[in-house]
Amino acid sequence: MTKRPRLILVDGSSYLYRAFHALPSLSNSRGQHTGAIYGVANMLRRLIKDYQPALMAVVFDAKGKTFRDDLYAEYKANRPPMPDELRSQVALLHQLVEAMGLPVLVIDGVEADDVIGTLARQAAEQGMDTVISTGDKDMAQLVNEHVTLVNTMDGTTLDVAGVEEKFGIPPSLIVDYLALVGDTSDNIPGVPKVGPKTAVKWLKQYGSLDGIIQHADEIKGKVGENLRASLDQLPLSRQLATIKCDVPLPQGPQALRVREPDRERLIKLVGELEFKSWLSELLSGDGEETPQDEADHADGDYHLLQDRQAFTVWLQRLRDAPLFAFDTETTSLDYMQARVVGVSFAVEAGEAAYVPLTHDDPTGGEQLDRDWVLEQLRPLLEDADTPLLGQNLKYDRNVLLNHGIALRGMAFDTMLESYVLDSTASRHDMDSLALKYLNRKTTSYQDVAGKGAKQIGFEQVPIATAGPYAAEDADITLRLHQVLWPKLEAEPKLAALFRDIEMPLIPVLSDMERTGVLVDAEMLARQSEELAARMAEIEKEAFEVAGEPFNLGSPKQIQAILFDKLGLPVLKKTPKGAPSTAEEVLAELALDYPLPRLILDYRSLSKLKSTYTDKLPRRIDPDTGRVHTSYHQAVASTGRLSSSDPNLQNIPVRTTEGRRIRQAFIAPPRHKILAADYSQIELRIMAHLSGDEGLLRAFAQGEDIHRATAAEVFGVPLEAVDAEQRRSAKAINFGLIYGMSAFGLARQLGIPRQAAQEYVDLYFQRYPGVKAFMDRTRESAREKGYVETVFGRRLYLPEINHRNGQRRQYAERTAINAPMQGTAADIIKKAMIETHRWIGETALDVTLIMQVHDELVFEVHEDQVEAARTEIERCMTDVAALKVPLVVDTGVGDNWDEAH
DNA sequence: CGTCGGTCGTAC
DNA sequence: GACGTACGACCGACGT
Repeated sequence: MTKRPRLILVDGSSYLYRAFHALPSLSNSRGQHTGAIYGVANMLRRLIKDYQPALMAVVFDAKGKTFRDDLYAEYKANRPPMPDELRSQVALLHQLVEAMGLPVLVIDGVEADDVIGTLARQAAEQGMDTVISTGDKDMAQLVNEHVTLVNTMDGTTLDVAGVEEKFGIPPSLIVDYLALVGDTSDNIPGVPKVGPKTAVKWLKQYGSLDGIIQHADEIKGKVGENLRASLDQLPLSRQLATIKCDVPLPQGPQALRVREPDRERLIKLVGELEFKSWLSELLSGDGEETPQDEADHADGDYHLLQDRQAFTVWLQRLRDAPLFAFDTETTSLDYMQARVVGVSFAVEAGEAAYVPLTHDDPTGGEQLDRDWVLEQLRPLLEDADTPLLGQNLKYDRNVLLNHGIALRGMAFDTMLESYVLDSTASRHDMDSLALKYLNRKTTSYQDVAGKGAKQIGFEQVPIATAGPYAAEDADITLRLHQVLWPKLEAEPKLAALFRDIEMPLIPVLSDMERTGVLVDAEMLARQSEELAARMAEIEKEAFEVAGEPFNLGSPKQIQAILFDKLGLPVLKKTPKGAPSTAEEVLAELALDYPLPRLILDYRSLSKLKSTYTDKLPRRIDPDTGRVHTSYHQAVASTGRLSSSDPNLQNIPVRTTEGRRIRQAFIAPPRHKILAADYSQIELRIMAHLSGDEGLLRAFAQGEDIHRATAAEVFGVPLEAVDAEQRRSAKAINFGLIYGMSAFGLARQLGIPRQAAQEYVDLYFQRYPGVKAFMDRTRESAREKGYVETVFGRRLYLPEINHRNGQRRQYAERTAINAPMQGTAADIIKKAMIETHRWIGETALDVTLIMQVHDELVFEVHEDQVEAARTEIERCMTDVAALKVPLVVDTGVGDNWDEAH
């Protein structure tokens, strides 16, 4: 895979205007406007970081007339003269760009567009690729196999396919398109009433502008008349819109070499402009890297392995390497369906290889036999002592298991490295990590495979495209690891969490996902029908009460009926100010009016039907007859897992109705479902963390904790606590875990705020250790900027000192909640690893099939239930030694509901 | 015909 | 506004 040299051409003028309008008010202390300079300079710095180009030029329009003014007196007549605030910045910007070591091109009598067009053409002739950085979509006409556009302001790129996707026509027709549509800022007239859609329609129909002109008589209506009236000026419009690619230039692309920055001059200029962060970077010397020749490392050295010899050489390199990055490309994102299409590796940063295996690409050359390659790799992949590195290895493990290969030496997963380092980062996918830690914009999966309806399987991606993409994935994974692992090692507790919990959890989750859970589709189908019938009844009744039909599933229409038409009181508003129709509001209204009750009943049935009884059966895998969820290990900021596709962590349990769904989660023949959940785990952790004596004692004595709390708060003996008091105490306990306020408790219990405040005060009086713990936690969060779990998992709280009270209080609640929720997550993860290890050793027929935050669900042979129960409880209670005992409740049944 | 924000509801 | 963490359904506005 040889890389063509690359030239970067920057449309300085287009960015100049954009930056000026985006940052009009920025100026330094001497009153010099600097916004446009700032914007353009930042854009250039990003470009250099992203591409590390050897050849680059920043092109600006020159003053004075151009050939287009001679062609057409009205050209750009609509454009106001350059504002003084901008004019004053131009010369300074040119100096700054020069000092950065970038060639500046300003050619008299030639617009920047034409300079860029000409250079791009020359570069292509000399075998180079060109990237044009511009904010101007007219440039799309220049795109071809060797020329792409990038808008560095928003990071979007346009290649030939991109132009066709965006405009609906190939680059060669862009000029015709512009002539038809016109351009008000350049004062190119266009055809009145013809916009993008009409232009594209005509171009598709007649092939070109000339074709349209020839068939102008056929077009009906007002637009047809407009077209015929414009016939005379269309060729001129076309000429104005055409970027010239043959203007005389003093130098060719080869002369546009990026130089070392003139540090001294740069520091002086940046200092005068008062760009403080850039200046401090310059002075500390660890700023942007100096541009380098591409051959050095810019994009890396990526190989395609398409014959046995080349593959064997790499195989040996993998054997010899202390660690290698590994990645699979597959036919599907659904791990149960996916088959391997190719594999890639990286041994050292900047060098990687892709082995295409099953691409549908007749022109892509030979491909090695998939099974042969996998057999060659098997000894490495299945060897527990050959350390492996990847990004989201659970997926690779799942897919390889489809081919009978069980990944063993999974040592580092960059996704989990990132998650353990900072769980609050919004995403831990490779593209985000590359941008964050390597300052690198990578080719995304969407870039090669498209998205939405146009998405294709990776086997349809041409090998020539797939190769660089897949090799880059392995390369980036390795580079990310080289950045992330030292950061982790520097924090021993985080490194231990990563090594002892997160990495070992991967095969556990992978096994659970692939095992799946048996779901009784017929039972759910019967429930669906029943629900539908009951919903229809309720609907009929609701229409009668309302006096008209309406959509019971639309909060907006419910608002209209309840509050506008029937005039019911508005008890609460949504954050956007509309009257709320939330459950609690309707429940309140239902006491006085009939319709809210009907809506509530309808809603709960509709929720059950659409989310569960209708959707779950469709998730049954035809091959296994079971439902396979995905567990996400790097999503929840507290350390919890999440589940999706389908989400098995929110299957109803609260109501009788909802529990019927759980009855459809069944055990296979001769087996039972065993559910084991930690009793009050978060409150136990609160007792442990706070060390509060009262709380510790209550748990040590095995008391019903809500009852014990009620006895304390209401000052009655344990035996005298009534149901109402226990309910209140339970609400207090939950509220504490969530960092609730007195207001929240009042709302929850439906009591006055003062009464709730009294409860809270009393609670803290009775459990002073809890109060101290909460104060301590908030204080520590303020000082350190993060909180942590018993096992050292960290959660950053950047807003803990925020000026905005609401934001700060939100962070404070998270600070209280996260150590408890997070410690519980750590504990159950350890329990999962432990039970999975035990299952691997035991002769008993037991399988771990689900995790729901504080509960593990197993399938157990019916004859071995008691033996399994004992061991499972032991595994779960022994994983942590807190100041209070961990208690596990287990239940057994033919289905998940019975097992509770 | 997709995307996306708003609202609601399920779990722990 | 006021209780933490998730996923996802539906609606309806919006853009293609």
